[in-house]
Amino acid sequence: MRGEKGERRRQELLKIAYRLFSEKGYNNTSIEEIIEAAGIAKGTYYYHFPSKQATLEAVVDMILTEQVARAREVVASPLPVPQKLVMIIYSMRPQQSETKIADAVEEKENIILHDKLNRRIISEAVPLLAQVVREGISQGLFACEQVEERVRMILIMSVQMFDNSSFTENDITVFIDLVEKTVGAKAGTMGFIRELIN
Amino acid sequence: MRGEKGERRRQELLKIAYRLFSEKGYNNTSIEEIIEAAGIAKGTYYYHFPSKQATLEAVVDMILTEQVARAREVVASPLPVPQKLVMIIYSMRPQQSETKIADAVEEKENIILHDKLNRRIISEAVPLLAQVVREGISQGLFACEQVEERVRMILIMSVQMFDNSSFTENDITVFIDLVEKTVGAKAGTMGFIRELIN
Amino acid sequence: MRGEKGERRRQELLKIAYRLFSEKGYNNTSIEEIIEAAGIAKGTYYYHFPSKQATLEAVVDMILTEQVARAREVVASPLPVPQKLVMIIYSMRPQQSETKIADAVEEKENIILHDKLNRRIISEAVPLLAQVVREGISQGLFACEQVEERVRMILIMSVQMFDNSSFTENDITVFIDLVEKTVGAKAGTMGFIRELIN
Amino acid sequence: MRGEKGERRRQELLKIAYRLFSEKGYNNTSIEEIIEAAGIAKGTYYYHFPSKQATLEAVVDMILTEQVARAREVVASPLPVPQKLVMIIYSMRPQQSETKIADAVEEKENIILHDKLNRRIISEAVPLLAQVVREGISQGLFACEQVEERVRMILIMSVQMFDNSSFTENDITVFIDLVEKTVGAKAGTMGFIRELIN
DNA sequence: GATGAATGAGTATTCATTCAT
DNA sequence: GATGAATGAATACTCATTCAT
Repeated sequence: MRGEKGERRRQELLKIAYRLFSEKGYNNTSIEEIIEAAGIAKGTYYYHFPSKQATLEAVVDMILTEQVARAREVVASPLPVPQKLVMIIYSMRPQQSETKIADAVEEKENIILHDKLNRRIISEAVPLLAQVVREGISQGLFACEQVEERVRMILIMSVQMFDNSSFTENDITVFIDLVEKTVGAKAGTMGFIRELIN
Repeated sequence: MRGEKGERRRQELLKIAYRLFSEKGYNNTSIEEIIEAAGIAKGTYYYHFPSKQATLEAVVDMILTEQVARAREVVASPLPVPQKLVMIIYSMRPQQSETKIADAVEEKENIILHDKLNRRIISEAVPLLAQVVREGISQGLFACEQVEERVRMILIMSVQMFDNSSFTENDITVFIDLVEKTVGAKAGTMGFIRELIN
Repeated sequence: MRGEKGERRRQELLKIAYRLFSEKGYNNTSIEEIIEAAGIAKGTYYYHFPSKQATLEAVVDMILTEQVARAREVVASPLPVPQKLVMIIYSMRPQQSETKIADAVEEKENIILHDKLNRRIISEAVPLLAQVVREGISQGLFACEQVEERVRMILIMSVQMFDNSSFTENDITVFIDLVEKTVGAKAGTMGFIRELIN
Repeated sequence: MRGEKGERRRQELLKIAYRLFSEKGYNNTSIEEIIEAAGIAKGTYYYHFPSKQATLEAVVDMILTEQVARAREVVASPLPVPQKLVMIIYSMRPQQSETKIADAVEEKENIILHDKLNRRIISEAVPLLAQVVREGISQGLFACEQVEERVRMILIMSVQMFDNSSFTENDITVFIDLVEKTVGAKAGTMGFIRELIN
């Protein structure tokens, strides 16, 4: 029963909600603010979403779908395996609006969206990364067992790296070292990360 | 001039607030619930704390003080260095009320307290752990540079390990392997972690 | 110029509205629920009814028309007068959906429909019953003046009897006794009511 | 924990809520209107009552308590039994604000309060009236069995009489006749009702 | 130290109704 | 005849905070 017009409006609203949740945090964003930003009436909002919570879930789904799509492209691409690995991680990092603005305006109040996203991202990304790591193993570039668990640890370390925008040279060095050791790669294999970040 | 009686009541209120924040989340816990659990009047609450936010900070301080005290004891103890390292990490993990109850009642709504605590714990624990790692280096057990940054990574990995109460054998294997490699310890040095956890 | 198809749909909607109003009460039934139950769009609903209030009135009219038609048949029938009297009252009692379900789901929230129906029923039924009672008087079975007022009282008593589905033997005895005395009938004339109810 | 001051305010609010519910109906009275009439803030209202529904229940309780107290006085008084019977019924009738204003302003929208009250009143009044009727039987004034059920019918008839403020001479005649016949009193015993009403 | 009554801005959600297509 | 997107006023309820006693 949902028409094309309604679907477009829904997507538009999701973008706006995403921006606001990221900037001010889920709890600090009122429906009032969302509809004001969208220029619609309250009833219109509730025509498209059953509740605020449902909007949050829909936002998370939207972001996730986009990120997974980007990641799949990387997996299918002809890039060298180490680059693939890093690109996937990199494409999963929070967008600008999420970190930059949030930290400044409403210090760390976007934890709810953030946390929800991170949990889902990790579970979605693990299988993709595992596939890439196995590709690396078969090419003799990596050497390890417990692939899923290792990949999961790499993701956790990455989240911390890219969340706190302020990382030092030493942080990067350690990160590169640990990623290499986690998958059993030769030292230097992941050195290109340093250039990528800067 | 805070009297002894007032100080005791304040501590008592903090314990109650901590329990409630952990169980139901900061935003979902109302002052009403705190005073009801404490059996005091609203005015009394505001005699002891200027605001709800201030209560949160005080709770975080209280927990942190306790954890740092425990960690310092470990540093000063005559334990072998690898054990010291692990004991400190272990003493910093969230208490039972925080994880167990929370997950059941209001799934993941205690993020605010949790997140706030984790950030402070990491920054408080890093210097203590760095000291222990340097002790290990001087004893020839560990071999690494960028001590602070490495120690920080270990903490991040640990937080994830102990937050998600459900970790598998493989998770433990990977965790041990990475802790060893992070500080440059010989394989097997940290094997005792497995027994500790089970 | 209302077409045949439109008329059919209108009747269908009235049935659905009646069921919902009875089950959940007028105020607790939203247009949303009606159209969902009917499988039509909101616009379609408003094509058939100008407002929710108008739907209520139409529902009441529909029920009433049905009940009055049934009552007229009884009046015209060759039944003995006492039986006619009781049959009319009996045919005016609320239908099953109205009482049974309502009481269970949303205890006593269907008062608005209920009350509206009762008032109309009483005023519609009074002349019919008066006619029957006068028939009884001319046959020497009943003996009374103020026929309309007496008939009205009988209706009020009946409503209470049949609304509260839980009546005892004593309630029936008293009801029979009073109906007889109200119209000035000999004791025993209305005794058949007992079998009718059971 | 509730002080005397709070209790007084609560009673005051109940009176106001009663007036408004009676005048405009429960559903048509908003909390906003109640607090405006009372000259208090919204928070104050919710300090005294947990919900609107709870206020309705409290109002019903208040009215009922008052009416039952008045009825008990009548029972204990030295009035003749027929007068007692009628006085009790009379003291249970809805107050002025309830009928007069309501019918005018918001036609029949106070059904919810009304209905709730009537049901409770009937069940509370039945035992008191039964006691009086038994007193009348022992004095040889009345003669009947099934006392409770008969008393209940009298109440139902009375409710209808006094609710519809417009009753004719004939209505009164029939009412008197039926009350007498219901309890088995001699014709004329209840004739004084006519003067009472006018 | 302690109390409890009072505050009022803030919030999510409901719902009958309208109307361009 | 039929649709579904849009409206916006209305509403019950929450909650951190204040303050006279």
